[in-house]
Amino acid sequence: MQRVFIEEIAKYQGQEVLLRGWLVGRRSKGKIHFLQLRDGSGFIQATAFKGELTEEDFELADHLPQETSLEAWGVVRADSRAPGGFELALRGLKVVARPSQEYPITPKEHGVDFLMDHRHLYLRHRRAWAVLRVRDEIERAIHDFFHQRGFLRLDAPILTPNAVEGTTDLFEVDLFDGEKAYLSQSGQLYAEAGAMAFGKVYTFGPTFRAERSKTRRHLLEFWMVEPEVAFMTHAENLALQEELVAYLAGRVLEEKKLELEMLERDTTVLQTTAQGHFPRITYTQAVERINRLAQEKPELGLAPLAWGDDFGAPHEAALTLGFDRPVFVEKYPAAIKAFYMQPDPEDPRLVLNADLLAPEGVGEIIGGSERIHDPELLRQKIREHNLPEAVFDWYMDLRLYGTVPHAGFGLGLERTVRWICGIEHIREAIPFPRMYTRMRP
RNA sequence: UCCGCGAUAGCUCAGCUGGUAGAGCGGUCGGCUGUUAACCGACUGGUCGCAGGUUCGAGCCCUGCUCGCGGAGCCA
Repeated sequence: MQRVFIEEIAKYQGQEVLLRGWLVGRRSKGKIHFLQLRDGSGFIQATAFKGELTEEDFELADHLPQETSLEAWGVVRADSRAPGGFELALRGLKVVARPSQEYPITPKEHGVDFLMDHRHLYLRHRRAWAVLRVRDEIERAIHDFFHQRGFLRLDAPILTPNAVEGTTDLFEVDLFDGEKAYLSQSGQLYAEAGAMAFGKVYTFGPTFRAERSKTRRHLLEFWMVEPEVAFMTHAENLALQEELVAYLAGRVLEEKKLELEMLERDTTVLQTTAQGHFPRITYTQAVERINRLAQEKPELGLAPLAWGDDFGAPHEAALTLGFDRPVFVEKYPAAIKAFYMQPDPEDPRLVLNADLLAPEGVGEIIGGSERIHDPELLRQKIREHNLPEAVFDWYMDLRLYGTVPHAGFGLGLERTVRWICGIEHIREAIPFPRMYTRMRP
């Protein structure tokens, strides 16, 4: 008898097969037992009819506790009454191991804290299964996207001596003899070095921000993709971002239909996103838009903005509501942005940057910019931002030896997963979230 | 760090004006030949977050602490 995976069960219709997995739950009608099974690749219902398996196995099937690991064999049958359309008509089963205690995650409601305390078990749940399979698809799609376009993946270090953006908090690590290092908050600077060596590169790895955030959008440890391209302009940068995000939405729509269904995701916005054509507005237009909204819809409770103010989270969310796909907000005032961003030649108060805001009130999933390539200008900006020049010696070298215009961006993996899956909280978009209030499991 | 909310059975919660701690779910046993978070019956279940105080009497009132949730700031 062939051992098969639930994922490809449709191919074995009418055949007797062996499944290896776990019992998710069961119901019984007396002379028929319904067993819900999972094997990692999917979920399926097995039916045990009295008389179609031995009396011992029939009794056994009605008394197994949740999360019993087992082998089950029987005939694959299409049946519209079965969740998923196929079921296994059981001929027999063998217990691998019974749980030694009652499984804590029951089919009923649980609170967030309880589920996250049991994250190591909650991973087995249909919901976590669906989200993390979408995450995996997005990760692979990212690699495919960049490799198809001739990018080289360049792994940036995680222990770093420098703060990329002086404003955010860093996790400090003790090295030797009192020396300190920090956990990386961005691979960008290293990606810039890579772009000068390989032309087109991207880094993809964990990133750390020591912020005492307690919102649904923040993690202490998250994954970020950071492409960086030599000779790329601001306009080309936006085009690349649009192409990437449209590709990711399309890939998930195509490859992870079942998972999106399980998550009850309304895919309308993902479909428009997959078409591309993201609207672009400038920072200045965004401020006007927000102030108009604040006036016309006082119920939103938006604080009016002066030109030069940075957006708060509520502003950003309100901005996305008028769009049916992600929207670029470009050309922010230099004063509220990082030191390395290239000034706008048409207005030196601005920089050639953009944030990509996901629709449905989700907000920022990408931040990117053209980088300063002129060594003198860069030196001046480092001084203006009171950054330690010595730490940026090597970064300055990139401008001293054949400097070229270049640009790049960072896409937050978990924020993207959260948006595409349509889930409330970013903590579900990563297997083991690290947050201000959670380190375990 | 600041603002708001919360902590009662394994889980989700109720508990009025201070007067002997409840439900549903889960689990166990039984019933039912198509269940979909099935249904029906029985059984099972408590350090009311911790410490102190007020009171004849505190799950409930007061003080402090701990932990969690949501938001702000910051950002991907």
